[in-house]
Amino acid sequence: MSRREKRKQQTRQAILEAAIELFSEKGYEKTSIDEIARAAGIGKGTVYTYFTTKKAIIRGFCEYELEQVHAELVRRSNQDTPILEQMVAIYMTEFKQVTRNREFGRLFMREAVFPDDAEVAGNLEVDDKYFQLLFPIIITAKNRGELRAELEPLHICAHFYSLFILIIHAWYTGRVAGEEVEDGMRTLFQQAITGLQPREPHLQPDHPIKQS
Amino acid sequence: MSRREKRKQQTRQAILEAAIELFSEKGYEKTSIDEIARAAGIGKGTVYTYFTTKKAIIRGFCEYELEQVHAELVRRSNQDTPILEQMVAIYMTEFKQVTRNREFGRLFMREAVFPDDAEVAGNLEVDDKYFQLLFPIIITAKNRGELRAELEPLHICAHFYSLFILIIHAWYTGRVAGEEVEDGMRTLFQQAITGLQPREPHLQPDHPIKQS
DNA sequence: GTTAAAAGTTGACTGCGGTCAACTTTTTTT
DNA sequence: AAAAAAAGTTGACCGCAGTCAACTTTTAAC
Repeated sequence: MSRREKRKQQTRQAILEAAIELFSEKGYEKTSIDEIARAAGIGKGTVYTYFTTKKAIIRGFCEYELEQVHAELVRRSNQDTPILEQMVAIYMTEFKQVTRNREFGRLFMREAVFPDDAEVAGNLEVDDKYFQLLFPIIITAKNRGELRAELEPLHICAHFYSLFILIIHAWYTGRVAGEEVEDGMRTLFQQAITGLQPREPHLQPDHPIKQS
Repeated sequence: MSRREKRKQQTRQAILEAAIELFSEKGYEKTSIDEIARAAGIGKGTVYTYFTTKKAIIRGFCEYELEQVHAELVRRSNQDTPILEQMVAIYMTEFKQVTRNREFGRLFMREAVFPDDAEVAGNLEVDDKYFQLLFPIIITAKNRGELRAELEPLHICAHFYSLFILIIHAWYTGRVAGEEVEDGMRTLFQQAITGLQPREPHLQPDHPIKQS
């Protein structure tokens, strides 16, 4: 990395640190870009060469933190435990990270789940890193016979991810308290694995009874 | 309704109509509150006696439209069709409504799924209307033996809702095109009903094998 | 070493969301 | 019907996100 680029990285980091400090202290809305710039020792305009919008600062921070968490998860993962437990472990870690700061988490999740068209590209990148983390786990579980062989790994990922989003939703709306999240998540994941239908289904799932 | 309240309803409606017109024409961000006020024939400050924030205008509009859609769904629902088809019908209607305008839908879903603390109350109300719509369907399906009797109706609702959110996410990120949404939704819903696990599970779901 | 070009920085400026004290209209009281 | 109280309206004003033309620093060319 050239001398120039090194300095740029430093400035970027300084902005991020100043921003997180101020956001945590006064909240996101009440912190102005100008304050962040001052705290980082630069002019206001310069902030915009590193982050396109105020929201992008939060995104930059959350993405960095999540990368750390992912690395940690990969290091600690034990692919021999049942898929349910692995998924709960992964998504509970993620949940704790995302909700460490209520406001950041909300802003980050809003962008992550329903991104602006301009930010879709960066979003897909983050998603892909996820798949790299989850796919091997799913393949292994399939081989162990824990998951149906004919299902797309992508669809299985999607299923767990969607329930994760739901739990976060439930937490933000106060439907589940922080302590109840893990149990709730386990219940939903278990439900997804076992299926909503009885084990001896009344109807053949792929050939629903037609109205006569 | 008193004369006064009637006028208030009219003003509210005028703001909503002016706003939707302008938002659709120029986009949400590029439309100012002042413009909306002018178009509605009132002063800027008055807008704020009807809607607390700019976002709340979108919310007011979407909630109204969704209520219409719900009423229609209740009227047309046929509880004898399989649960899969009923859920696909309901959530496809909802999907079409929400994504009729890309920008409105995004703003509405962001608030609906990850609401500001100040708006959680209004949010729960909307949710509850949903449950009133879905619960009877689920109970009937349970009685028919299509859904496991021991599962909470709330959890079943939650499950479908979460997959609905996921589909919207996939649409916003361009992972599924508009025409593919219905198939994708059906696949995911079917997957949820049948379960991710093979029909003859290798492991007992409730008693995972311990590491030796 | 000089100069030209490219890259990076900056704060004055613009436009808008949201507030609020002054003002107008409607309702209630006597 | 007059006066007082309550409800509703308003636009000037404030603070901040984001822009941009002028300026400074770094790199490349000779």
